[in-house]
Amino acid sequence: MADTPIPAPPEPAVTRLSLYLRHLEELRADGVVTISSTRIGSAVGCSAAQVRKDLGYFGQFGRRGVGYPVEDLAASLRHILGTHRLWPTALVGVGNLGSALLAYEGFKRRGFMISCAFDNDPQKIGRVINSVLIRDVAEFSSAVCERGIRLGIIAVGARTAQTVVDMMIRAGIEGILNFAPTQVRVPDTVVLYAEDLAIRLEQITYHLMRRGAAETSSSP
Amino acid sequence: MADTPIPAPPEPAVTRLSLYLRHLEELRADGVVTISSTRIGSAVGCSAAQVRKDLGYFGQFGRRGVGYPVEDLAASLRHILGTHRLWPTALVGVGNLGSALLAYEGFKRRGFMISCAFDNDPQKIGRVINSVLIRDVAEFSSAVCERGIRLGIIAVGARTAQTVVDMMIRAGIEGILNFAPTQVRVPDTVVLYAEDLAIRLEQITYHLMRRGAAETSSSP
DNA sequence: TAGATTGTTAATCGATTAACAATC
DNA sequence: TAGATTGTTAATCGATTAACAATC
Repeated sequence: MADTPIPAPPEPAVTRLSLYLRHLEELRADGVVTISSTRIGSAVGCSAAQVRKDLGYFGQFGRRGVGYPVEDLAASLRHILGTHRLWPTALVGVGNLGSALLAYEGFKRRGFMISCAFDNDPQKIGRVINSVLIRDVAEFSSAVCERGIRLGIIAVGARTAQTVVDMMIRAGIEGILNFAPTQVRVPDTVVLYAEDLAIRLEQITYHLMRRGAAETSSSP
Repeated sequence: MADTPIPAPPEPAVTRLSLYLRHLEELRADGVVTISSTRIGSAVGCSAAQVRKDLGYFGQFGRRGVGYPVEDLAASLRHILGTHRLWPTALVGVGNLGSALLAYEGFKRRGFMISCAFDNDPQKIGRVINSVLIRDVAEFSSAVCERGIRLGIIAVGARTAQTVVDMMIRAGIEGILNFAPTQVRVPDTVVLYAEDLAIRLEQITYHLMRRGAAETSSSP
């Protein structure tokens, strides 16, 4: 104890850190050297105060009266988020979505590389997508341990998702991104995020319903 | 004025509504007739109080001492979220991710159907994926208007995303789900959600970094 | 009736915003 | 110096949790 120098950052701040980084990388590509919190905020859709507060949880990165150095701040954020190094990642489930994730260029550009893929369909095992061999899911544990892989992506159906999660945890996977449309359970030693594509669309239709209703009720 | 019967539901509550609905659909498939807020909460990972509060924003769906009727509550949530009917949706960008979304079964099961797909690559135009014809993006506006499509999904690269958004808005699209890894701008008449797959992985690595650090600092 | 469980209010907690001194 | 902009504290706002009366 005796050192509580910085309060723990709220979860939403961490998400915004990623947005800041993405914007800083665009700025760097455009040759921008220095940027203000106001500009960052307006680019990612939040206030300047929010940007400064969020960065403040992690240190001091700017100069008063000047702004933030684009290159250095990007490097700092990469270190905070852990993406200054490349993370080899294991994918389970090579259906439509899995294949797309395997071929997705966006991961590599941000420090992730799917270096192992698994399925239980004999038709798929042995094939190569994007120069990654699809292995039998029975080999998961050995393949993952050999390579020191810590991240797993799940792109199987809802039915088998929990089984895959359990397998991943037994193999020592520490972080899981679940695309299966079901809630899975992990011990709190494991970091789990879920992404249900249909649910995201539902958020949108909810708001469309509300707007339609509001317009109707205010017009007569 | 004179009727402010129910306070506006917080955004996070709407997201949880989708999770409740997903769980209710699983329960219904298992033949469960009645469910308590406690059970729903533990299934989706929140408190029973949270479940009741969230539902309370939209009405009264349960019976004291008894619980919630699975079938009826599911129907109510579908109406609130707007997914009691099928939403035809337009997809722009039929690369890896776009093709996967086109073939993704999960959408249909929850009330969404990609009924039009567009690309600007002559190699792709004219092909059929999952019985959906890939059209020239130049036909976007007419095709979308004819069908009364209100939802759009963007699966193009970061460079062209804003152009596609602008085109969608001119064509009358009201809700957009953006998979391109860049921030786009929409007028506030349009509902926009963004999904950056790499950013989701970054959230995970952030927590792995923190945990690693915490363990190290508490052990010596 | 007794036990269970909702609906709802009040209390707590946490995140965002506003403001401003420090400083380039 | 004057104008700009950060870092940080205090004030506000909003969401979650706890508690409990109503009621099945």
